[in-house]
Amino acid sequence: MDLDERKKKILLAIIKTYLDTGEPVGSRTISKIEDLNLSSATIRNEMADLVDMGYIIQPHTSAGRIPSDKGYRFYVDQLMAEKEQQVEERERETDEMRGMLIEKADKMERLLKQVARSLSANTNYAAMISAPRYNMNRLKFIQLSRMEAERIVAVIVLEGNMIKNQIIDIDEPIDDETLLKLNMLLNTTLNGMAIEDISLAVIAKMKQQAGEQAGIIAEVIDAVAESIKADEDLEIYTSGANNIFKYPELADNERASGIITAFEEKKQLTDLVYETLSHSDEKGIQVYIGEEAPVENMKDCSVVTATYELDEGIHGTIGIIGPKRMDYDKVLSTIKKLTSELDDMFKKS
Amino acid sequence: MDLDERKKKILLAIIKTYLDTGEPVGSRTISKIEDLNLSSATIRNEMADLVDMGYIIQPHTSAGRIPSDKGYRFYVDQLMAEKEQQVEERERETDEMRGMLIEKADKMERLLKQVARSLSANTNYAAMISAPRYNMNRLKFIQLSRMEAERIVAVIVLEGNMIKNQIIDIDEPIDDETLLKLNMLLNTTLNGMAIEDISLAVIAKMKQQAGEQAGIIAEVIDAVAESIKADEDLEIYTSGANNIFKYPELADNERASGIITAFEEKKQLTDLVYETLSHSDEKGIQVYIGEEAPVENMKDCSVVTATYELDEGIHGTIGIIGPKRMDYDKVLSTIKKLTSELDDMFKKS
DNA sequence: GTTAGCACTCTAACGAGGCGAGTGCTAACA
DNA sequence: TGTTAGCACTCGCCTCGTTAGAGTGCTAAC
Repeated sequence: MDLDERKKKILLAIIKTYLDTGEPVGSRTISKIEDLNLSSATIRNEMADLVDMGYIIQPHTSAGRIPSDKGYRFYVDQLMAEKEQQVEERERETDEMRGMLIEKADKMERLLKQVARSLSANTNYAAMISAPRYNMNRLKFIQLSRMEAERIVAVIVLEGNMIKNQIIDIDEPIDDETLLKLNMLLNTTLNGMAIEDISLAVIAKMKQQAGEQAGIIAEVIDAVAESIKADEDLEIYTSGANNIFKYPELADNERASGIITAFEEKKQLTDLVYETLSHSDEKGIQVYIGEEAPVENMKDCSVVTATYELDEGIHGTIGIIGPKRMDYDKVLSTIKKLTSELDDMFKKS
Repeated sequence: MDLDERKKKILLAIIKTYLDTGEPVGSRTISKIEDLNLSSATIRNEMADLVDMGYIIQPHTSAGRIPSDKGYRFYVDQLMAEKEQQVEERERETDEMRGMLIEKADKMERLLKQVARSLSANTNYAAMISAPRYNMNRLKFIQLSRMEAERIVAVIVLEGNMIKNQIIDIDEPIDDETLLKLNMLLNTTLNGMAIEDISLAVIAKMKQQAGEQAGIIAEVIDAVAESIKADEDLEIYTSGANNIFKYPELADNERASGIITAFEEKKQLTDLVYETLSHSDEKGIQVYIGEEAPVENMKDCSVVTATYELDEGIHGTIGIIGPKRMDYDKVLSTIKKLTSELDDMFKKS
């Protein structure tokens, strides 16, 4: 059997109606609304076919139909294709969404939180955003300073001006000269290096070059190396998790508990971010419907993610989690708008 | 009417039974369990009195009784008094709770997260912990380093080894000598100063002392001053928010949504922390029952908080949020154990 | 002051019945 | 051959009445 033009129209009508009402939609409803004038009986026949083909489901014999994951997938693909076309006109529209314009925030953290909040408030779904991830991270600058006699603070600046600190306790006092030498050694050796390339061999070589006072220097080098290597886990900010309670199909204890846990533990969101980033070259926006989601606790949700670019090779992810019957149209626009706004903002600054 | 000895016993029996079962407790149950052998009829009479006095409530005419907020308050006060006595023996007990011993964590953040997780896992309630707050924060050390020609990174170390970074873009290149001078100026003037005391006057004086190159130096000083002043908002880590779904009286949409929001937004938790810190001199452990909680969304919960001390004047708060019928006994022990463990850990290091 | 006994109250659980939405199928129609 | 009208049927949901059980409040006796 084949998805002819009429079946497509009917399918889309069913899905749209369901998105509106949240209730199973019957044949009569469609027969009335639709521009192709058909009786409910005809619609019923077509619906039966659509059920056979797996696009829709009837919860029980005498209820209307609701979209299956496959149905949603069809709808979303359709929608994305349309968006692709419209993108140029849209871009030039004066947008009413300016309300969500992000005020200038001095700190990245605050900005990200604000974005998440804006996103959840605008869509009524749960939102998340990951701090930008440095793909090929290079070392830009290292500075050791003596804090107290036997305590050094190391400041490590990475490409993208991300800063790490490390306090190093040493066994014996270190004199200014040694400290200076150490600073030079570290900077000449490591600056511009990708973190992945800082191997044991490199570290060993540095220790060797240290010559005298090898003991204390080795101590410091090890501490610095460790600090560089330690990749902190991805910062993720969330907002509007409580929105899930607005959708009865997600608000039962078990599901809600799962989603809340995912939002609190962040572990699963981290997976989601990596998944998205690994696909980011393809398209920009990803839609996961139900089982498609790479996250266990979101099998009953739809997840929409997108990648934003802060700078060459520095990416982050924003995402929306909601019920399968989410307003995909609005979500796609919002998320598209927001990513481009983010991109602009970073490029400007 | 007066709360005589027998009434107290009965009241405590009711509350304990209710904590166990979570269901309204009837007169027969008490008459059987209790050591003071009384018939259910007598118990009923006493219960009627207790209702009049406001310690217990009957949900409807023919159900058992459940404790009121006032009843819980009585119970908790009783319990805290007992604890006070036992504290010495307890302290010496070999504790079975060693399972929750915190593994050595290199980073404060990780430690705090771990504590929160341990707390929620051990109690089956929702847990939170605030990062330590520096009451009278003093400046320990400042270091400016040149990153690029017109870009400086300032590292500011506060008492308690809390570190702040700030990247400063300047208008014209700065030479080594000026940088050195600036470093000395900042350190001699500011080291050991409480942040509250860094007034405009102090800053003005520094600018004046700068002499030549006043322009560039003023720029840097302002940036540093601003960075010092900017008090980041309290970091709060949470864990086990999903535990609330284990308690039907909290798991309905409205309540759950409220609690989840409080946990996600952190704003209300921040209030809670400040409230606790402001009382921290009194006792150590605070119990808020129902309406007593300083947080709107937790009117149906009980909240137990305690203060831990990282160092003189540096405090943080840990807290547990659960249903009113929480196992106060266990929670109090757990939280007491944990704070003292935290105190020890910090004092050691 | 305590207890036994009894009528009363209230909730939760169950099942029957009716309603309404919607289906699937058949037969007729263009 | 595709479309439609008509009709019997299914099924979830709501309401209502009934029942069982737990627990009370009160009275009268000890």
